[in-house]
This record gives sequence, C-alpha cells and structure tokens, in this order.
Amino acid sequence: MAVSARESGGSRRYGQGREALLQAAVQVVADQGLRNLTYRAVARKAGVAHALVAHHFGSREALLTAALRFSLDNSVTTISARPGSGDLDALFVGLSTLVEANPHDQAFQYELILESRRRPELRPYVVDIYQTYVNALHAELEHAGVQPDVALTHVIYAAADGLVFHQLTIGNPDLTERSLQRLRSLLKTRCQDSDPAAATGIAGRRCEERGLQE
Amino acid sequence: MAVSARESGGSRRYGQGREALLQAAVQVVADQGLRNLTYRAVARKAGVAHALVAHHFGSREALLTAALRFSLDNSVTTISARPGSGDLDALFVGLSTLVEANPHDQAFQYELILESRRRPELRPYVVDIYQTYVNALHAELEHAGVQPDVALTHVIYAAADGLVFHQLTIGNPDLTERSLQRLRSLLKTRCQDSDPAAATGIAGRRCEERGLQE
DNA sequence: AGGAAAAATGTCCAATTGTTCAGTTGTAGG
DNA sequence: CCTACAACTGAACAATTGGACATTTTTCCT
Repeated sequence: MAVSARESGGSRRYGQGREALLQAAVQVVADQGLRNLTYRAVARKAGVAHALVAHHFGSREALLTAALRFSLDNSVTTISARPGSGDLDALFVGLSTLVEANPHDQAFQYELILESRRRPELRPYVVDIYQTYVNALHAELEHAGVQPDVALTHVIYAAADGLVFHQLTIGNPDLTERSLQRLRSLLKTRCQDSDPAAATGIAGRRCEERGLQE
Repeated sequence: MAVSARESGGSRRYGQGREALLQAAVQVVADQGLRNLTYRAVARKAGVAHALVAHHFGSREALLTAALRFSLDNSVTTISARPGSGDLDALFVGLSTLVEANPHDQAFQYELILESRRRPELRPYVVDIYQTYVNALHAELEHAGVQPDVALTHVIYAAADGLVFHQLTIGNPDLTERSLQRLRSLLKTRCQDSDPAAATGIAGRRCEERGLQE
C-alpha cells in the first residue's frame, strides 16, 4: 500500500507544519530507526518540504529533542485504573492494550532513552518521566498497604518496563497480562505479611486476594 | 585522550581483522549508536582499511548481523551464582557489577533488540537468547521451590531486564542491588506460601528467609 | 623456493545527507 | 486593501556514505 504525497491523513492547513513534523519524527524513528531520521524522511511523512524542518527546529538534533518533549507530553502517566483506590488489581490494568494501541510512541521512547546515553541534553527528560512513573507507582503501592521503599518501587517499575519492552520487541500481549497477574499476586502476599491491619480485616479491601484465573 | 591509529589496544596481526571488526562494531554501536555504524567508523576503531569491512561481511547489514551473533556468543548466560543450588540469594548475584563491567555489550544488545523490530532476520537471535535466559531462570526457580509457571518466570525475567536497562541508561548500580534484594524477598514469601515442604522444614535450605540488610 | 589463496589496502563513484539561502505564499492587524 | 511577518518552498552545496574494484601483502602448502 504505497501512500502518496500526504502519506496517509487528511490535508494539512497553514500553520500546522510544526506539529505535523513532530508526529512524523516520532513515527519515522519508531519504524525506521534513528538512522533514518532525516530531514527528507520526516518531511515526506509530514507532507511538507524538507527545508521546513530546518526552519522550525534549526537542526536535526533540535528536532529530536523537540520530538521527545512532544512524545512525553502526550504520554499517559496513569499507573492504575482507579488511582488512589488502593486496589492492587487495578494496577497496570490495560498495559498490554496500551502498548498494542500505540507501539510507535513506546518504541520511539525506548530509542531515545538509549540515545540519551550519548546526548546529555536528553537525560533530564528521561529522568523526569521516570520520576513521574515511580512517584505515581509509590503512591499507589502505599494506598494498597504495601509499605514500599524506593528499592521495591523501583523493581516493580522495572518489571512493568521490562514487560512493555518485551511485548514491543518480541510480542505477545497475552503473556504480558498473565505476567502482570503474577506480579500482583507477589505484591499481595507481601502486603499480607507486612500489614497487620489487613490480616485482622481492619483495612477493608486492602490486600484482598482474588481468584487468579478470570 | 585522543587515541591514534590503532585506537587503543596492541598491534593486530594478519588474519585477525575480522574479529577486530566485530569487536569494533559492537563498541561503535554502543557509544555512537546505529546511526554512526559506518564502514569507516568501524574500520578506524579496528585499525584497518574500510574496504576490509566489505571484504569480510559484504554489506553493512551483514556486519550488523555478524556482530550480534558475536556479541551473543560472548555473553554470560548464567543466572545464578550457584546454579542448581536452589538458593534464591544466589539469583542474579553480581548483575549490577556485570553491567558496570561491560556496558558496551549490554547497550549494543538493547540497540539490536530494537533494531530487530524492523529487521526480521535478527529476530531469531533475539528470541533465542531470551529463551536461554528464561529456561535457566525457570530451572533455578524450580530448584528453589518456587513452582514457577511461564508467566511468573517471564515477569521475573522482565524485572531483571528492566533493572539492567535502567542502570545502563540512568545509572546507579546500588539501586539495582537493593531492588534485587526486594525481588528475592518477594520470591521467598511466595515460595513459603506455595511450598508446604518448606514450611515443615523438609526441604532443607529451600525458601530460607535471611536478613534483608547486609 | 614458488605459487595459490586469503587478507588487506587505496582509490573511485553515485547517492544521500544536513544545512544554507533566496524567494514565494498565506495570514493577521491596521 | 495593504503591509509586515511568519510559514513555507525549491534549488543549491559540501561532506559523508555504502559499495565496487584493481592491486598489494601475507600466509600456507607443496
């Protein structure tokens, strides 16, 4: 399916070139790699002249930085389906679906995390979104009575991140979901062990263990 | 520290150009990205003429494939410090040190896992090493009395993978180690819950809980 | 020693690259 | 309407790229 000119999508209006270029940059990186992030490739996908990239961003590096900011701003940072509910079963709900829905953004972000190893000016953005995720996760775990410290929060974040990375590259959303259920189980047992309130039933739905199959 | 000509390392002998190029390719990708994996960059780092790349590998793509094979063959696939011991405390021991010791190989492999999304011929290698890791992990977990299924093994693998990825990009080996301790704790509690033998002391050191601080 | 095969080199080329620039088109405010 | 300014374009250019090729060097075998 060869897409001509406007490369899939409605006609663009005057003044919308910049955003079109940012979206195009994310897509190009996601499905052709940083190697093929060229003025011409991005411009073609955005349906504009390639000189417009230089006009808006000045350089290829600046385009990449702007695209990362753009991608992160449009990213979902909710970690739970019912934030603040303390329900572990709501944690990471829909994660596999989210990856399936827009693999482009995910792939782009992983590419840029690796790139940030070599481009220090990208690091603040990477560190910032990590902190955002981890803070949200820490709050959820606390509400669930897990009594998390930095290390525990980190390893759970790492697990979710690893699951996303694996699904993105090798596939299989089903395995992701089943693995998330195991992760929740692990948290529940720790929760029961460490929270005496839950054991005596005082904390209500906290640390409730539900059926593993569904 | 500008390194001239031979670019750090003793003088190479006739017949060793191929391996030198493979090592150089891994290093170039790791610290300059796939974008700068060029005949000339690799040849410079290997201390040979750039035409030698084409002579040995035929094309840039073939060089990349060969470099991936080379990197995976030289990779450590032991998951435990005492394989088969059933000791959870030996699981993932030295992981942060391993990443610190050769970040090049790790970074190279992550770059190529992402690349395998676009180059189907790379996928078999990626899938293969994943299977190797997961199988080894599954065996260790079984010896430890964790009674793992595919999903549990997968999520633990994902956690370790996520920790490595994070350490590689954002840093902090200390956090990795402390997170691994939390991971082991989680496994031990599950182990105790699911393994009646451990509870009655029949299984010996299986599922033994040790002090969290050290 | 001699000759064949493999390893290694230097040179060449068309294609693509990032970037510059002079010019054109569209738009908002007076 | 018109003018100033931003968005946008097409053409140009030097540098770098992957790859091809003919040639030289090294090694190994008889």
